[in-house]
Amino acid sequence: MENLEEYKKLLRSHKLRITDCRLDVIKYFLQENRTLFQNDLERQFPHYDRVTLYRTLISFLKYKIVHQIPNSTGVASYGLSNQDFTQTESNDNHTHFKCNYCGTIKCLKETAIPVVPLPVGYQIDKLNLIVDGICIDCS
Amino acid sequence: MENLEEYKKLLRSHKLRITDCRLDVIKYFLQENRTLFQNDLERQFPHYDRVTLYRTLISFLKYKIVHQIPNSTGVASYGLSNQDFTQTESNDNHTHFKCNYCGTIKCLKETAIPVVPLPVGYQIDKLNLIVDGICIDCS
DNA sequence: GTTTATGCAAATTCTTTGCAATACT
DNA sequence: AGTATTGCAAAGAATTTGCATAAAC
Repeated sequence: MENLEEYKKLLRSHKLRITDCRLDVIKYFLQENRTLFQNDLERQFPHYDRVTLYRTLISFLKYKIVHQIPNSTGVASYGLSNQDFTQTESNDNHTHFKCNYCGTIKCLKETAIPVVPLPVGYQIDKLNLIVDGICIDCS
Repeated sequence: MENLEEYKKLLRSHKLRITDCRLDVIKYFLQENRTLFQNDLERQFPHYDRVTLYRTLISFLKYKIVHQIPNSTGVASYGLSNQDFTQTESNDNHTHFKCNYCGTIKCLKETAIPVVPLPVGYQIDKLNLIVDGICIDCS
């Protein structure tokens, strides 16, 4: 889903109002095609209040327009969710690649996570695979 | 590795001094057998300064006595590393299970991460699999 | 007109650094 | 004795809440 109009529909479907800030944030995610920290948004959009960007992410999280990416930095990071509703399966499993050189984190949509044999008694809800290494642009 | 004496040796081998704080932190990791936030340590050991606990974790990280666990919360979390040096392979690949009910995060040592076919050109350094669901104690 | 979103102020929590005092070897 | 560690002070960054104003529907 790369079309802004579709995201407007998505916002409306959740009764979220269409505002400049929300559209700008979505556009930026689409343009950058990578995981963003709130701080990235603050630097990109200094005219929006830090709290406004914070609450934009919170409301997007609530309706899974974005999702949080696990990372080791101690700072929350966010990725635009795959909103392809033509798929029947939920797309809650993600592989993310963190480049140790340039630092960017990208979702590898084409990389499926293999079935993992967990100990008996554990119920799986969601899988996140975090791969650290050198990305294709830096190698 | 569950013996405190072995951890004392480990500290000495890295020229880290044996202090009450460091031993208490290691003991607590061994006892809890789960991922801890710095805040967990602060609540458990209010008589140690917050900064002391912070630096304890930093120095443990430096020598890989602990490692950081990726998580979505935006707060750094730590796990005691597997210091089984009888293994030749580095044990940099981890599976962690986060229970959505009790919130605890545990390292599943017995769960190996399957080989993941990444796109051509990506160099893998480290793999972290984060599994969300319901743990065996809560189901 | 009603309701939601924003901006500002401010509190809270988390992370980090400097320095003098203390503890370890 | 010499060096590493700790505690205290304090700064910086990230997260969160309240409330009045402004914008969306």
